[in-house]
Order: sequence, then C-alpha cells, then structure tokens
Amino acid sequence: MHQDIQNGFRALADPTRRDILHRLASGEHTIAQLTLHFDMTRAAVKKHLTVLSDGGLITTRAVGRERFNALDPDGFAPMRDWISFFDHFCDEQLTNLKDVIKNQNDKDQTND
Amino acid sequence: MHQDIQNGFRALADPTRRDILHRLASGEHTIAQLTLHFDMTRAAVKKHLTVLSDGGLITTRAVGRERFNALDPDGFAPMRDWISFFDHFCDEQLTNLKDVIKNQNDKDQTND
DNA sequence: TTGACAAGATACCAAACGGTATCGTAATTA
DNA sequence: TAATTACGATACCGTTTGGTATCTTGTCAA
Repeated sequence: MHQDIQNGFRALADPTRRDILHRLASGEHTIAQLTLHFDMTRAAVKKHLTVLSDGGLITTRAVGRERFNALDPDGFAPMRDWISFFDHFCDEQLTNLKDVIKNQNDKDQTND
Repeated sequence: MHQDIQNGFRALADPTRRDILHRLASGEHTIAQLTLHFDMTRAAVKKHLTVLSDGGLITTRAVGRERFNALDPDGFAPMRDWISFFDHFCDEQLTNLKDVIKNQNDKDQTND
C-alpha cells in the first residue's frame, strides 16, 4: 500500500497537492468541493488525488455517488522519519568542525 | 537561499538524490566520488547535485580543481516542519483541532 | 609547456508530468 | 422515465525531467 517512500515524496513535490492536503486538514472533501478552490478542471484535481492516494497520504470513502477524500495522517510518518534521520547531523557536523579546529590548533602549536 | 519549500520537496522526490544525501551523511564527496556509486554519468550526478543545491540541502566547497559537496542539515527543517504539521491529526479527535488549523493557515498565508 | 584530470555547460533525446477535452457510468431528482 | 449530478477513464498536448554525448575551462603534475 503506502510502504513506498518514493510515492510519498513524489506526492509532496507539487504545490497543488500540498494545498489539497492542507484543505483536507479541515475535514473531508469531495472532488467537486476541492475543485472550487483551484483554477483547474475536476479531472486534474482527480489526478492529484490519485497521486496522493498512491503516496498513502489520503483515503477515500464512497457514499452514494460522492467520494469523500480524507487525510491519512499515518502516511506522513515515513517521510517525516526519513527527514529526521538528518536532524542529528546538525550537531554531528558541529562536533566534526570542532575536531577540525582542534586538530588545526594542534598543528599550529607544533609548527610554532 | 532555501526559502522555497517547493525546491526542497522537489529535491527529495527522486531516489538517486535521496541516496546522494545519505552518502553525504558520511562526509564530503566530490562529483567523481559520488559517480562511482551510481550507474550514470558524471553529468547526470552533477544535475542531481544542482537540484539538491537549489533545494538548500547541500553546499559546495571548491579546493583547487575539486568541488566538495556536503550536507546542509539546516535545509531539511522547512520540509520536516511542513510534514510535522500533520502530526496533530494522528489522533482522530477533533477537539481544538480547528484552532490548530486556523493558526496554521494564518502562518501559511505568510509563507509560500 | 604539454598532457592528464576534475568539473562546468550545452545540445539533444525519451519518458514522465500537469493539464484539458471528452467520453462513459452510476446515483439523485424532477 | 428523463434529465441532472458526481465521478471515473482515457486520449491527447505542451512542458519538465532524467539521462547521455560532447565540448570547453580550469588545475595539477611531469
């Protein structure tokens, strides 16, 4: 289903799709409701919803002839976790820098 | 400038570029060094590095005829923060949710 | 100075992407 | 029943993207 992190990142790489996600944050929307807020056809919005669904970021619930699209909050976790891997490099890079400076100082002292 | 979240998400939306980022996590690499690990030409790797640079995720340091590419850990924050907004929705309770959304929407209008 | 090496720049190609137009289908409603 | 509504599916189009080939520039070493 949404194990594929590639589909998730691809889904987030378009401003219209990120806008759709923000709108879905306020509750379920049908395609027609979403289309009102965008300067594009319903078919185009539907395509974006398909990409979001492939990315595991939304789910669809059918009621009669309407399809209610809703956030799938759990679908964000793989991308968030992937990015968070790089968080500790902020500190690590600092310590690396400190080591570089320390070694440089040592060299300077021996050169003197 | 990595003020543009769009360039950041676009940079992350390709498996080769995410692989490059992971390799840079172990330290600086030149284009030639990175190219060894991929089944593509140096020019293709260079294009990916340009996209990563546009996304604010890497920096380049020139030494002689070599260019050392390194992670820019701070560049990940905008995407991580954007995604983290949706963490609030993991518990499907709608208590006080509208306030959260309202505040976030106000912030969004100043962004992007 | 000459040759080799690392990288930048550009033209070009196939594939993917964002979007429209248009068709068909199921469900509501007059 | 007939018309309308909400949606799905598909063919098509222009642009972007990922990749190669090729040429040029700058740097190091003999």
